[in-house]
Amino acid sequence: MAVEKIGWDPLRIEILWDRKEASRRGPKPALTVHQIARTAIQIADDEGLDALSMQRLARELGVGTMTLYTYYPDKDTLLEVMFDMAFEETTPVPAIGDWRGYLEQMAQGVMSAYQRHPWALQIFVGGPPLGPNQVRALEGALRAFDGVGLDDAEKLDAIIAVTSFVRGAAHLSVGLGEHHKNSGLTDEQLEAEYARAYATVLDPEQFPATVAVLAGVFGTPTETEANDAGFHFGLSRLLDGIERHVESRC
Amino acid sequence: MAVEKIGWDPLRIEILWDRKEASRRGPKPALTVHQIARTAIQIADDEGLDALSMQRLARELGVGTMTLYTYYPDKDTLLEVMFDMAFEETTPVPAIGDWRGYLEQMAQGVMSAYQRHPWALQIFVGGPPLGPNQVRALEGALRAFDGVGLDDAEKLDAIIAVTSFVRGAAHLSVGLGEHHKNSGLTDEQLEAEYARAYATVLDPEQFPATVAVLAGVFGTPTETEANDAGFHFGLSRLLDGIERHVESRC
DNA sequence: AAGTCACACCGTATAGGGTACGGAGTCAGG
DNA sequence: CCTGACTCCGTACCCTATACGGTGTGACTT
Repeated sequence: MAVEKIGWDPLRIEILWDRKEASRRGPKPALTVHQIARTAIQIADDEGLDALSMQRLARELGVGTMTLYTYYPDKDTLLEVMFDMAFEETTPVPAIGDWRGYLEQMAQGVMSAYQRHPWALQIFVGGPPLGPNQVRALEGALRAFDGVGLDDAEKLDAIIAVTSFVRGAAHLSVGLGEHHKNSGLTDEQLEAEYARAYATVLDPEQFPATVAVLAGVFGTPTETEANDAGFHFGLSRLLDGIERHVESRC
Repeated sequence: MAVEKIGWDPLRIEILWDRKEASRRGPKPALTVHQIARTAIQIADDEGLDALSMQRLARELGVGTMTLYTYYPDKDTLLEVMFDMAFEETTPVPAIGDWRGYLEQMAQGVMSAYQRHPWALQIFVGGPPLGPNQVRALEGALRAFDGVGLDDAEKLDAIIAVTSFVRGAAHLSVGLGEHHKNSGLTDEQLEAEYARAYATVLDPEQFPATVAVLAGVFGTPTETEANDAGFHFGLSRLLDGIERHVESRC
């Protein structure tokens, strides 16, 4: 197994899109690729990606472990499907021309998907984005750039920049969020913990700026609020930068 | 094990910073926490994170497997140390006041670290960044914002935005790069593969914009070049946006 | 000088993982 | 009705992380 996914083949695409030519011989399959993935997502949502084993998943579905391998060639492929499906209810309404509005909604949607499915950040998806939901989002974003004056490569780069930023931001946000959840501490307690941790690490001689800044940061609004605010700040800056570039193209 | 690391305790910090009060009794340890992590990094660089098992690592170091557990409480802690050490030669020269130059260099450096150590993207680091290299980078960036007119929270948000973007961009870039490497194909062959993959997936009725754009993209410069260009584009937009915000603060 | 005890080291054992392999049952096409 | 494709799955294999307990070492105490 790999938690790392790399390489695709025609079979993988068929599975990602859940296309199945009905088999001509033998009994009909009792499950579908998507059904299995949905159950897997449930487990990962509830108990974390570590709790998701093929045996556990099979038990949940009421089938033998090896049955799963008639649907998926290996666990990595299952993870890839799960990853794409995590963004199922995410695609925003198409908004031709309003690229900024669309990208902002998309970013929000993707971020909240990561928050609902933190395990998605532990899956390393290699290769180009070929999943249905990835493609749908791309299509919508490209259309939102219709008639804006960017060339194709620029559109693509702008969209990629936003999704890259969102993934990175989600990584941080989810990391802190999980930490918070796992610690079982209140906001205040957790901040005290952080302050103490940094205090043992930060020599004021060596890291004066960091010490000064963090002292001010702790004690202000709650961790998660500050975090959300940070996401908005970064996203707005990025969109501002893209806007500037769009304007320079007219 | 978890590939996911969450929660820290004082011991973890001691290990991250390789602080060891020399034991007063008994034989001296033959290894150090950093030495072990360096060997682990070597293995992961050469053969991927999957090849890194405690047994393999111990063999490489010429010690018994369980010996490693006298240095690390568990494998996750080792991964956390490896993660921080991946950014060792990364911190750019401090440049007080030149925030843009500093952030740009930092982004470059982090990106190239991810490229040298692709496995770092498979490690999920929870909690606040407490590793020495993380802190060093933060300190440098904060100083680069000295006298620029942003308040502390804004400085922090700007820095976080950039590192978030870089992580996301690296994820994509490394994903494509690994895929390329594993396939063993030439640039042209790989592009043909991609084109074919998308062709089987993209119904022109449903995804007209995507079809049009991708058709134009394939056949232009080589994959990796386009990818690098994309990174620069996104980074520049983000920095532009921050610059705009800085200017609006004066 | 002898004793003590914290600590480094590590062999063994356990519980659990992914998945190769081969067999049994099932149904459509010939 | 038979043949062969295809689903289902029990068993087995090899590989993980790591708990536990034992052995030896050497700096401190007395």
